[in-house]
Amino acid sequence: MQPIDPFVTILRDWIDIFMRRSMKNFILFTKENGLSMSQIGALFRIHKGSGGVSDIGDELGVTSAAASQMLERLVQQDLILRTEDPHDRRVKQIVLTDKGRQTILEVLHARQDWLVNLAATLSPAEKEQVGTALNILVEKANQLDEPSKIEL
Amino acid sequence: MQPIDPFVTILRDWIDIFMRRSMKNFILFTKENGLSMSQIGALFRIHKGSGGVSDIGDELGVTSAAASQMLERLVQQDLILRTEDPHDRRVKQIVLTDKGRQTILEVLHARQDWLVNLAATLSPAEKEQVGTALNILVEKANQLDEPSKIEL
DNA sequence: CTTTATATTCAAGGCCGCTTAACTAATTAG
DNA sequence: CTAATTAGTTAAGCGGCCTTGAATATAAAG
Repeated sequence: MQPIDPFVTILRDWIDIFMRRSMKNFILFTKENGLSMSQIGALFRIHKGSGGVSDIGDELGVTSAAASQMLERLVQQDLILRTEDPHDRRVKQIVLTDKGRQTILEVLHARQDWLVNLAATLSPAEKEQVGTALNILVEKANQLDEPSKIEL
Repeated sequence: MQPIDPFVTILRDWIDIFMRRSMKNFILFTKENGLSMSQIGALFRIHKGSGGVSDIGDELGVTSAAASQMLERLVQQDLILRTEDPHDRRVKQIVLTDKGRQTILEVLHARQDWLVNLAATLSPAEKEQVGTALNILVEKANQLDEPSKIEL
């Protein structure tokens, strides 16, 4: 219907490239460490402060039973710690273990690695130019409606 | 060890935002359509021209048995067609059905949607500026070593 | 104190994706 | 023609992740 904005096309091209590059490392990493996508997702949610089991389930869009099982698997892999909340003993506090934190760092690091390679191919002037542009994108994206909550 | 390049930081910020935004749509889509990540991955591989069953398995990093089973599920969902190769009747030719092609379009479209929203918040001048910068990134990224083949 | 609501877990069952091993069919090498 | 190789499927089994429904424990409301 509407004509395609060439800007959107470029944006899409960039994302295609990024996805292709980045997914390879990511998938390799998950295989090596025996972690599923869901588990890594859960680790990141926990990393940036979680509530209890149900909260995590809600964020991941699954039932609390499913969340409980997934967390159990993470506990068995020594990636998280599950303890009683002293204020309300019905809820469990979920925190990362050292190993869990380490795992997250490794994921981020794997991702950062190819970005560093990419950065190395840019001149300082280009970095300046591209950096400024990306800042605009980041700002504008942050101003977009928070996609609010996931619909049930 | 090395100081962190602020440019890499910005790059990473942008990717974080992109991932968070984009994954939501994506996951929603897979749930609505009863498709797994792997299946969508397979559809895209097939889309850009595939060889036989084993080739697809190799590209996805799984055994040919696994590939055969996954393709069978796609056939049952009427997303792909599996026919004999007349030149070598041992191999099967895998092609998308109309429904399969439609599915891929929908995935791309869902992704494009939020990019369109993002694009709408930029002024023409900003689009120009950001577009130029992204072009640089795309070019440089393409010049990076093709990550060659996946190690076995 | 009793009822009701909340947080989590357990149990059973289903589908998906993977593996290895065995099997069929077609091609190629000797 | 026969033997070896190649492509694909089938079968059995395992683990992940999900669901629903029931069970348990704690907290809050009456």
